[in-house]
Amino acid sequence: MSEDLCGVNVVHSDRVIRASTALVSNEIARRLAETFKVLGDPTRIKIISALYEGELCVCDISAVVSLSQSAVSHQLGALRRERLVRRRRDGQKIFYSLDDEHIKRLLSECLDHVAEEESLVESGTAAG
Amino acid sequence: MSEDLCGVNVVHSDRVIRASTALVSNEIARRLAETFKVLGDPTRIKIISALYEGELCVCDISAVVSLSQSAVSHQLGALRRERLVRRRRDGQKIFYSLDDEHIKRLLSECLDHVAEEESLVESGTAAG
DNA sequence: CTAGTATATGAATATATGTTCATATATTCA
DNA sequence: TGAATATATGAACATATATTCATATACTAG
Repeated sequence: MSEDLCGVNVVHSDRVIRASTALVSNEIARRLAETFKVLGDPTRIKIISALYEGELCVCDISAVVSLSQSAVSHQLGALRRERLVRRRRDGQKIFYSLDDEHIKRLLSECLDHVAEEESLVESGTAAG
Repeated sequence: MSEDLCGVNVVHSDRVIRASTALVSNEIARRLAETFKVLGDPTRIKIISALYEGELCVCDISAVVSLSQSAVSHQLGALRRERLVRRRRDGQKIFYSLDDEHIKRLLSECLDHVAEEESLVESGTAAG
């Protein structure tokens, strides 16, 4: 069956069948994308990296990343919605921390990827 | 020194010092965010997952993810700019594949994270 | 209760993003 | 060479996003 699914000639080889099996569902794709999207902002990356060594209150985070309390609070809300950070109250302050180990691994995996790019750019053929 | 850096009272405890050390540079934050951002879209996630089992030409990808050739090409361009996929020409066709193992690990790490959310939502206290 | 501190949030605005459409480029075949 | 196929890309448009500002909420101290 070489039907048109999308306005382009469809090849429908074994490859396509296999790929369709590996393809994640719309729902999973949406969830993965939401998680990655929340990581896709320099400010939030800085917040997360600031939390690497332990919890911080919002006011401290503001200072560390040099951003207004409001901006930080909005971003923390976004991170929390994706369960990347959790919070606990201590009196007037609210302390934020990384929610689980996946976040650290995501960051370090991504760092490795970026570092590889780096070495490609600089030396041409490192990191085989 | 309890100075104002951001309009909020700065605490400047040990925590802040430590956090500032862990804090990634603007440059690194920007690069990490760019990589995550390109992963932060359902269409691109689907493309990547489709490439899990091996290379595909653009036309096949279009079919698998049910999107126009143009849209797919734009997205492949974005993925390529962040070195998440590479391409090779074979006659008229151009075959795309995942660039390195980091991408797979990023996806699977994120899947684990999402799955954890899932179990929280559904059973309440699983996956300790 | 009131004043003060810490955090959250809605509205507004400027900017970024994803898809479509039209078209350009590159390759193959006759 | 010219027609056909595969892919890439610029412009445009609708939508999403990050920050700011003003203000609301939650807690503490008195």
